[in-house]
Amino acid sequence: MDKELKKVNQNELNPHVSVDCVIFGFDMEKLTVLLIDRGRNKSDKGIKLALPGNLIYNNENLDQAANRVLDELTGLKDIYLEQVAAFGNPDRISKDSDREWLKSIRAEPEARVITVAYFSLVKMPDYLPQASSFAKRAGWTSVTEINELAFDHYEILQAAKEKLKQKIKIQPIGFNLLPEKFTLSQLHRLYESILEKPLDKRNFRRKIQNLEIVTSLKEKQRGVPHKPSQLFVFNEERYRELTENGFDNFDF
Amino acid sequence: MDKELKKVNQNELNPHVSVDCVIFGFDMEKLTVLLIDRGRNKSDKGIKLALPGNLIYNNENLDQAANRVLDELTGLKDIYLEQVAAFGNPDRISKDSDREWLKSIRAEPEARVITVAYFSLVKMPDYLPQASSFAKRAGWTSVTEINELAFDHYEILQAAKEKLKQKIKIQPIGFNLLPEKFTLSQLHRLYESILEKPLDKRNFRRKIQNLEIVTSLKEKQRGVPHKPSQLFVFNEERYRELTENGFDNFDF
DNA sequence: TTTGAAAGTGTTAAATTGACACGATGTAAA
DNA sequence: TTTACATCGTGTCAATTTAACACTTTCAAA
Repeated sequence: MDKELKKVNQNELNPHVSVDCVIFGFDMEKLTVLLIDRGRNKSDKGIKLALPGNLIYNNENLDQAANRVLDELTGLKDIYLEQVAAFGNPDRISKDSDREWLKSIRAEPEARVITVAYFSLVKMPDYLPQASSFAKRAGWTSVTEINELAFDHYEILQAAKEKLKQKIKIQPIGFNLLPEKFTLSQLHRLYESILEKPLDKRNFRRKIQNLEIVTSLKEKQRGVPHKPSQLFVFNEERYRELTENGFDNFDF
Repeated sequence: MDKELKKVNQNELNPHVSVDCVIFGFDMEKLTVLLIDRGRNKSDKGIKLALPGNLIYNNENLDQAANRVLDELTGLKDIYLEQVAAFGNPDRISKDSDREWLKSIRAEPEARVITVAYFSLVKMPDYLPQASSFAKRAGWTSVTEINELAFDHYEILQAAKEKLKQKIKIQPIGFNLLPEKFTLSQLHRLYESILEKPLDKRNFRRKIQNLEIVTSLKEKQRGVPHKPSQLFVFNEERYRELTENGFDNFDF
């Protein structure tokens, strides 16, 4: 291959590899995920919701690509993304509606594409999704309400959920989903949403407090029509301490 | 793209995506990994050892590709492979010796390649590696002796080791590395090799036996110059029972 | 003032963990 | 045949962790 040609290629889209992002949020009730709406086609059929994702460039690595694509499609910048897995069934673009849609946005719509999935956790209220590029809309959907998605995105979402379940047992990453100040009930509900099983309230609170990973404020919840709860902040220092000494046991 | 052309492409190598396999073994002393030797180039320089891996075909999925490539390069057939992660730094083929080598075996040696890594565990003595294709030799190397490998394979190996560490705490997959009949000391050494830390002998044995995941035979070790130890077999039924009821706690 | 709704709190029995040392049993060498 | 060597196999106890379980408190709104 010619060297000049090669240099040009470096800044070109790679039509064979894409990244998809599973961005989780928490609305204080349940786990949500950020989806884009591809809008209506002529046909007005097929699934319209998809994970934000797109092809990579030849001169960026996978992590960079995931961040760029997420920014381009939703406006989310510089968030921590962790890889879930690669997906590459030859028939992952087999649905008619998906092929139609690809024709409208890709130079090589029939190419076989491998996609690398990423996941992340963000504070929902910090961020109101801004659709752009081919995303007609971008918004949060409750994870439990999702039955199908474009391409193999439903499968990817399930894999990301599993990864999150595992990860939250090892590291207290859940705090990324909550506001600065939060209550232990909110944290409790968050863990139940992620693990998809009930956790005993008293045992949960005891465990969290023994870990000393939260610091209680003098402040209380206001304006709630019931006993207001204590507010807490996440203790980052303690978190570093725990992770450096290798802690295996944030298990519920 | 023309439909005829497309069908032809389906059976062609995809020059942009490869798979690499990290196959672990255990020689009763330490953890080993299966590497291929690329043999000597004209230059006779550079690193010669690499993980078995190669490009995928357009009509196979990633898991199939990993199995095929492993078979082609080493003769290992139909073993369970689990994905580790995708690796795709644009400069992962930056070493001169690697580029030279690729020129000799690939149609598009300068193409940017994303690789998907897999890992597996096999019983070493069941299998004497058979080199073939571009692998001049294939053989087992002790994991601790490896300092560098071709491409980004050293990084991939580290990631696979981490995955194995995590996984063995959740599932008793270690049994795949041992012969049918084994001693608790061997199992003990295996766990220490994988976790890279000493485990108290009595506590280890207690934990394993409480799980009832091994069944003791009437048989003993023979011909060893010391007290012969009891032989055990892995209890598959009990394993299924444990995994179905979801067990989180094979923790050491 | 009453009502509704979620917050917050403690005990106990059972299971699990971690720390720790020595006698038993086989082979091989003297 | 005795001895030396190497590894096997075993038990207890204190400390910690877990699971199960129900009632009172506090605020806002009616």
